[in-house]
Amino acid sequence: MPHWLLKSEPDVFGYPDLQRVGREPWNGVRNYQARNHLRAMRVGDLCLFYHSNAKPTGIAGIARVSVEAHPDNLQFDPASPYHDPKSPLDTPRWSMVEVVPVRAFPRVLTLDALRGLPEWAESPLIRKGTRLSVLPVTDTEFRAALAAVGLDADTL
DNA sequence: GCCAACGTTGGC
DNA sequence: GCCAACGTTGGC
Repeated sequence: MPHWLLKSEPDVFGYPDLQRVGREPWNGVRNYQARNHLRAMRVGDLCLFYHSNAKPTGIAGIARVSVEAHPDNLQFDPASPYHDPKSPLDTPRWSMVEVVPVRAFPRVLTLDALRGLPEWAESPLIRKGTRLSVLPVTDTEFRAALAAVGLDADTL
């Protein structure tokens, strides 16, 4: 099963917010590569929930895809900052999925700690300048991240 | 708040 | 199709 990493700014919407609301439309993604990842997601796929622009930055929990890609509602909303007037009505440009919370990490697995995991050495997340907000995570990376905070991927 | 890295836009 | 200008992301 593929895994993913979703970035979010906790000041806007953090993992505790996902736990509070129970499910969340992952809309507002306006980058083609990230959108293509959203479209590749399947129901049940597990996602690492990453806090960016935070203190500390890092993985705060696990989410699961509950609804697969469908048109992002905000692209047609003129009042939204994510409005895209160029998106064709019949072939919407932007997609969103829905995610639900699975498990909070017992502590945030910081970016620094991730850099220290050999399994994560090749991840784009570690590479300087990668701004992708939705990115694939290998099974090895996923398991290593969970193990680093004492969670077992097989008992979620 | 700074700024490097990167994606997008638009003139030509 | 090139590429400079611009806007955004995100770590620090």
